[in-house]
Amino acid sequence: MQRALSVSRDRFADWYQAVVREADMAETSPVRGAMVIKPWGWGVWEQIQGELDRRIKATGHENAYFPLFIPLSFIAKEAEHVEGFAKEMAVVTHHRLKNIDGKLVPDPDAKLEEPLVVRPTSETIIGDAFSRWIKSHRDLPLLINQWANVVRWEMRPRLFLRTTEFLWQEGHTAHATVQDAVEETHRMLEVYRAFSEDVLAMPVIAGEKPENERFPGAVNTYSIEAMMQDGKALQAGTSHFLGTHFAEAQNIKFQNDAGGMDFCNTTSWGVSTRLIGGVIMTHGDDDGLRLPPAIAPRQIVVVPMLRDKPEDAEVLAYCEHLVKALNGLTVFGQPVRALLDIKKIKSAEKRWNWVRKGAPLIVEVGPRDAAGGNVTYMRRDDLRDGDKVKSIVKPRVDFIEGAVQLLAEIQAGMYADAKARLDNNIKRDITSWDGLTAYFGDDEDSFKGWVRVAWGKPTGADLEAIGQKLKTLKLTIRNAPGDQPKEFAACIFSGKPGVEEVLIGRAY
RNA sequence: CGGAGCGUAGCGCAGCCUGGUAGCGCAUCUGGUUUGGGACCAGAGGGUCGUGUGUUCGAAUCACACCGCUCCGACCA
Repeated sequence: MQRALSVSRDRFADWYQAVVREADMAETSPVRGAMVIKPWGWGVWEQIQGELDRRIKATGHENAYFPLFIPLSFIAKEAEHVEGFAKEMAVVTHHRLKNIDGKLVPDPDAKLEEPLVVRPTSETIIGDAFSRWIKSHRDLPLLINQWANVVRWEMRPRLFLRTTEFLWQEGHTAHATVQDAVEETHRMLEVYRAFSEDVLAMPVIAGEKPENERFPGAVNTYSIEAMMQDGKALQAGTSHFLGTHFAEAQNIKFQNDAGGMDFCNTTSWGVSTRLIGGVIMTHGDDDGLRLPPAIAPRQIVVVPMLRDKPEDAEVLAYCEHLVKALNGLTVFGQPVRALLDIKKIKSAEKRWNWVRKGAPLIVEVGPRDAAGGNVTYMRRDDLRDGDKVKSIVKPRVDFIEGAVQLLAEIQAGMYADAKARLDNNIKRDITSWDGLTAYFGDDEDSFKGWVRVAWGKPTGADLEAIGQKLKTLKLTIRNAPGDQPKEFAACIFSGKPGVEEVLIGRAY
């Protein structure tokens, strides 16, 4: 069968790269690990930003912006934080270049007194501002978000999933009490869960990270974990309760209502352009990308069948009327995004380009449709019947009237499919280390999904040892899901009584 | 940074073993024929064969070094 993509999902890594390229999302750049995000990929990010920003503001947060450069001494203030990020930091040491023997080099006379790091995350520079902004318990809670780029010098970049520079939002909040801060941490985890499921149609499991997977400097880290089509886990968002670690390191204090001085409890939380990688690996198929309508930059693309003949004008006028009517509709609380594609390329090619890009509805209109008052359309979520592409003919009025419903139906269907995959591939009947080894050890490459097992929640060196053991199977503990049962089986690592259930799987 | 593989036209690849001066498919451009759908015919454009050094009368092909990419480790949103 002829597919729109030359690689299929059985070569998942190659397939992923093919989708990113063929859907015209992004490309590599001359700077290793840094990507160029092309208009279609950027359009998806804009939709993600727009909707998530509304939700962040709806929970009481305000946007602000902090510097890209952070004084080295700031990073050094929180011990665990330094250790966690030291190995992947870009450092600015000079502020001028000089031509020496025909070569442009950093001017030795322009060395900075104190080196600046390019932010890998902004706890420290924002904490510094917080220490000046907060005086009284009346200033709390302080709820700030920033949309920014950050840099982490990664060894093995992968477009969208792990790039040296990436885009994200990072929320930073300060609270008077532990309880307030913990509630905030959970509130934002829930915002991420709902956003991922409702908007990205990407089901996730929200839960707490084990101690060894915590954010450097956090008291607790929570994550949402999504299952990709190869069964691997993608950490799609994190929310951290930081306790008073950063407040103590940076002197973020307030005067309480009894007149005494207390340290703030702080939180931070973020999601990044990695979400786009998650959408690709959750919804893509062998014809390319499939975008959930809620984030598709173009939800309905109208392709006129033009033939360089006089009747083209009628077809175009008919299409313009159609697109105008569609753009006047509202779906998911936003105006419908419909496009009339009048590029001067062959219609058949337009169709396949939009298939690869994952536009949810592709409408083709020829002279006969125009004359009969019809449209012919394809659903990207249900593209083929065997080898044949499914084309549906409908009166134009009916299509316009049903368009919002149809987009909602596509969104819901994509979620349901992904949800079924997640639910059906969490294995719950493994009760021992041997069972785990047998399940994951037999074939490295096949689809495994995750397992959910009971454990004794060890800490310190015991946990470290388990981590090492799991590593031999390329496994990690993803999180301890929020919905825990009342009773637990024995710990699969120690055989002692279990106290918690955790998800284990391979991860990106 | 360690292990493996690969760098030949925009993309996918052949040619390399056995050195003789570069080819295929798709894409692109032009002309024509088509037209309810990924069309056909004819022609055309496009390549420092990753970079450098060496061997040789002659290197995409052999040798060495370097660079880059992909996968597997270490690191990670």
